[in-house]
Amino acid sequence: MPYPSQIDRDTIVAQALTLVEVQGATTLTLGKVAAALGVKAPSLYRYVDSKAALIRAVNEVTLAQLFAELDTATDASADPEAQFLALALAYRRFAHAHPQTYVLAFTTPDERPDENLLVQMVLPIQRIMAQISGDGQSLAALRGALALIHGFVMLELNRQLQRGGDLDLAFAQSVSAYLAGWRVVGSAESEAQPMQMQLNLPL
Amino acid sequence: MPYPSQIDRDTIVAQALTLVEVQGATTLTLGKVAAALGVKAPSLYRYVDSKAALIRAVNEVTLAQLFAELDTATDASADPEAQFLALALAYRRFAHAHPQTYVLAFTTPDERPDENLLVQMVLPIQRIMAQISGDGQSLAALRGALALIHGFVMLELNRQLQRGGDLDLAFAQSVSAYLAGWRVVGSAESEAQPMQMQLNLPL
DNA sequence: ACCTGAACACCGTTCAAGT
DNA sequence: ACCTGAACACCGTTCAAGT
Repeated sequence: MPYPSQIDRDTIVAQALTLVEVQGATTLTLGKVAAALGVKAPSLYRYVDSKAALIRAVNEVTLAQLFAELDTATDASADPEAQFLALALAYRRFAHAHPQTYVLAFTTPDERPDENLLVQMVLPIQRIMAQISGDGQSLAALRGALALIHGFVMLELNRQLQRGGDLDLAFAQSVSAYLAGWRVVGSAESEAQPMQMQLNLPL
Repeated sequence: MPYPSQIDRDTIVAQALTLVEVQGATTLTLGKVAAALGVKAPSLYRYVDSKAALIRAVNEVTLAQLFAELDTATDASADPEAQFLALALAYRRFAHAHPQTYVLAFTTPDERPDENLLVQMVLPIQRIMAQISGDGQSLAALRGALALIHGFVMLELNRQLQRGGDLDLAFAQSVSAYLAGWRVVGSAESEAQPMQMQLNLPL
């Protein structure tokens, strides 16, 4: 009667993530995940509530990986603007390395990870931005910065930037131009604004 | 024997677009489209090759509507930077008004409209950008600008900008900062660069 | 000429039955 | 305790059959 457990939740999630990365998210099937683990589809329901919950778990892993790489990317530089550019480059590198899971994590609104997870991931990024734009503008400036970075890689991954040209250069130039624009706007204000860090939510 | 045609391709596409906007793209079904037109699912195959082709047609309509609104948005202003900001605001307004079809049009890489269609839509936008960044930088500056705008609305529509604050202001400030950054960079160069407009592809 | 019923392969999901 | 076969509802798609 003892039936040794052949699978566990983490293995299922990892296998699903691999399948998404290799074959794409649209063709992901519980049958494929199960087969890759030597089991049948209904067996997965002991460990995951639904396909949607499985995808949500995959997205949590993806975002944890992304933000882990962002954290290490800023170590090399001291100047906040150089730090943010390094972060942007690492962000784009991650998206290029994991195009399927990246897009999946940011385009399935209902299967997004828990917000509390996101909170702490974005904190260090906003601290860097605060040094560029001033504390008072740091949230707005951060939102635009992530919009620029996210939007750029999304356009790339959806093959909407098809006209040759140096995309690496365009990306770096655009991020630099954006930061320069906030630096000008924020410099006068950063003296007057008192320190106020109420960073409760991710974005 | 004569069987009067009850449906046509344009009606099918329009009905599909309406259903996507009202019920979301994930729940779109050929059965629903057919039922809304008083017909059965197999009948649609006389007018569309597949569900994928139907979605592609929907996306073409969405993009045509979007760019039509962008064109009229720039008429009010004369200053290129004011024109571009007006364009950005109109872009975001469209995305808010048509969240489902907007996201669908930009996240289904395989069912994207024909590239030739996109070519002519982006031309007027790049002309405005060229007046800000200079001709030599206009493509890179345009890419970053659309990345910023597209990324911002995508984050909004996927509910990833949840921490209150004035999103209207953050958007306008971010776009203005971005344009200011390119203006500084581009101003020295715009004198030296000769006019060279080889705008063959959309982005 | 145009539409439909029936059928097929394939999903996610449930549950009684196996071990 | 853990897995599976069978079943259900629901897809997209095809095609012979209806009108």
